[in-house]
Order: sequence, then structure tokens, then C-alpha cells
Amino acid sequence: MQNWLFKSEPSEFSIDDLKQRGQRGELWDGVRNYQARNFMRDKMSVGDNVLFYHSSCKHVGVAGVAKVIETELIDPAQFDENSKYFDPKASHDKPRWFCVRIAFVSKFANLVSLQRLKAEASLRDIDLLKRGNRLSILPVSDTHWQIIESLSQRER
DNA sequence: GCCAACGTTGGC
DNA sequence: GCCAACGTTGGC
Repeated sequence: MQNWLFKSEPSEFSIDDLKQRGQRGELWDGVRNYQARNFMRDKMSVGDNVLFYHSSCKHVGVAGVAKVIETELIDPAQFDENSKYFDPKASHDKPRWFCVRIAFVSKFANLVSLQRLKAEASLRDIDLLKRGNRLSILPVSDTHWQIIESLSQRER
């Protein structure tokens, strides 16, 4: 079982939006970065844990927990000419983009802010905080997962 | 809105 | 295969 961190702009799709989807969850389509795609296509399993991170917004940080409920899905947006994720180089014979489906697990009572993460010495080497890391999907170690989860239960 | 840090594209 | 130009991400 692997842990991940998914970034999302809450103005586009927030932890509350995910909660509203309930058991059906949400198809994580539209990822157009090869490294992130490879994580989804090759490394994810049903049941994997996901930290749901709010980026590019007022309160940046980890907002809650989700889980992977379906894997090895072909991203339908690549074939949709009306989608901003349309990829003219993709074909049904040779799809280029893959995705997974995730579902809500919990929302943190207190968002674990980026500031808080940076202040935590034990998170010094988490990929999320490495200089210039703009990947929207990142693996998270068990140790880092536990630290962030414990931060979410602490008073700010 | 700015800008650093990339990833991607395309000419050569 | 190199690399300049361009586009995007994401914190501030």
C-alpha cells in the first residue's frame, strides 16, 4: 500500500467537492505531466491513501484524506475536442493519458498549512517541500504520512 | 500580478 | 541530441 499527495486548486475542485461526490468519488483526469501520469498508470493500487492538498489559494495546505478506488483508467478528456485537456496526439488505439478515481475519506478539522509543514523539522525531506517541485501528484512515505496526520489532530 | 523553477516543443 | 523559446505551476 502506497501513500500519495494530490494537489488541487480548491476554486476548481476542493475537499468539500470531493466529499459531495460520496462513494462515486471523482475521476482524476486532466493531468498532463508524464511523471504524474506514470505514477497513476504504473504505481497506484486500489486502496492507496491520498493526502488532498489545496494549492494556489488563500489557505494552502493539506485539507484532508482520500483513497484510490479505481486504477488504470484511460483519461477520456484527451479525446474530447471541447476539453481544455484535449490532446490531438492521443488516439483510442494509443491513448497517452491515464488516470485513477479517488473518493473522500475525511476532512481535517484543521487544515495543515504549508507554513506548518515547513516549520516541521521532521518533514525537511518531503518531496512536496523540495525546491521547485511542481508535480501535482507525489508519493508520500509512511513516516511523513503519520507526521502530517498527527499535525492535523493538533491545535494550531 | 510577479517571478523562479521547471517541463515541453521544435528548429537545427 | 542540443538548447532556446515558450508555457505552466504555484507560492507570495
